[in-house]
Amino acid sequence: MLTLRKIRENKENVIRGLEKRGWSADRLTIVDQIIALDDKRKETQTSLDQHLSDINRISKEIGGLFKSGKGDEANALKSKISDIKEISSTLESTQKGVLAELDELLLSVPNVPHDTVPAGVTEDDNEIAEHWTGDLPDLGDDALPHWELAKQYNLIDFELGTKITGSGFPLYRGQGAKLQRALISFFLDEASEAGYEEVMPPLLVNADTARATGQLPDKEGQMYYAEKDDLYLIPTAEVPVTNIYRDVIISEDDFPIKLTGHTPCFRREAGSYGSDVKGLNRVHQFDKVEIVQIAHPDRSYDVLTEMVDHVKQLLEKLELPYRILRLCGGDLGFTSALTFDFEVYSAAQKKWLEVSSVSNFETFQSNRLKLRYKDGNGKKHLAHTLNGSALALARIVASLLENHQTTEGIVIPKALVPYTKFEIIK
RNA sequence: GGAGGAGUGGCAGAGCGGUUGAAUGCACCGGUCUUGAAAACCGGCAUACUGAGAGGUAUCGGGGGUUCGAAUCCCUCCUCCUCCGCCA
Repeated sequence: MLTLRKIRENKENVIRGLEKRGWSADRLTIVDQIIALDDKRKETQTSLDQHLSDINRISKEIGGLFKSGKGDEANALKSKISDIKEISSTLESTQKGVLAELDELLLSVPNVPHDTVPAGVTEDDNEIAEHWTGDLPDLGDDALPHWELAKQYNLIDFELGTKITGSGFPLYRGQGAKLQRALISFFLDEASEAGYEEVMPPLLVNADTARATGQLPDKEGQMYYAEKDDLYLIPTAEVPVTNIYRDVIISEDDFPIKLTGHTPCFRREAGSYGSDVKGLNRVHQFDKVEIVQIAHPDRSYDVLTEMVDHVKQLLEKLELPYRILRLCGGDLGFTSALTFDFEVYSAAQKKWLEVSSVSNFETFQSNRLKLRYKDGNGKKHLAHTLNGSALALARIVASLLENHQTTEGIVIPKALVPYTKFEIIK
């Protein structure tokens, strides 16, 4: 959520940003609506405060009068107060309405894109920031897509997953299950080595938590919901991990805060069908290692680069061809100011699969989180939050199986062998 | 799941209807003293909104209520502790 201060003080900048996201002039009037509503909020509050102040003052007088035995005078003041109370309670309910409306408008405004975000509408307008320099692997026509390989080597049983739960819940078995475990350990170790503290958060979160990172109310339909307990299954570790710092004021020397965690991720993906959801391309449950940083505003873009480099290095160790996209305004997530997507090439499908998304949210999340830091003068400011997948398993597995298939079997990348403890899947 | 107890500032802990945003201690920051440090002493030390400022308003787990007035009384939800039950 943008701060009112940002909207008021950098109105033109906000508008330019929203235009980059493809907002029409019509829609942009929301900015002025917000400012007008905020004016009303201030005005109402000032008036309300004045009346409350009167009530407080008179109440104290009444207290004094009762003490000194002047009950009659006190009772006279009581009737005077009831008029003021009537006005103040009207103002109060007006203010409640204003605040609710203001909140609703603010929640509907996405983050302002960074200057380097290209204009554009769809994913076709994303800018390729970096591209695999070698040739893309050409496996010939005999190459099998990962779901065939999974079946051939008995790594993943999609039908069993469907039987037990439903479609999109694959069951990994044998070397497939071990490969999952190996990847998770590998990613976590790499993150630890890069200075991230490992955490294992809860997989169900409450509404306050989901709201703070922006899943509610925006992406309500994306999450599984346990109604009886009013809890949501996490769509990403970002949600519980970032919320560690909800309502926290840190000191400036605490920067940088680096956290990593592995969790299963649950996504309803309602309305997705077709070849996009074939095999592991899009599933309802997958494992992911997430990296999260809380950074000083002056440093957050350096941190973003650092995180991008971290992910890059993982893909190189896994020997997977990848490219990095700088998302355009139209494709940028609601809460993000700048996002780099990583895609790996899945050589049998001849498709690029998104396996990571690394973003700087600037203060968009921290505003809702109320995550602040104290500077040297004891002044409080919102911190910047960033996160990235490092990495998302299901699609990595898909790409890994496809790219590394040989007539002998599927060759495990060298970096991963210490974790799988086998060099080839036969 | 059942019965009982409790939730106050960074921490500990008073207050249980009337200048209490909240005693006191510890921690922390600044100062005096000291060659330096410690001790001692003096001062400061929650968050948010609002105002040029003085100040005003709100917040004592969350929400609602009673009252002229609530940290203090009532209702409700949440969390923690103790006992019982269940259990990886």
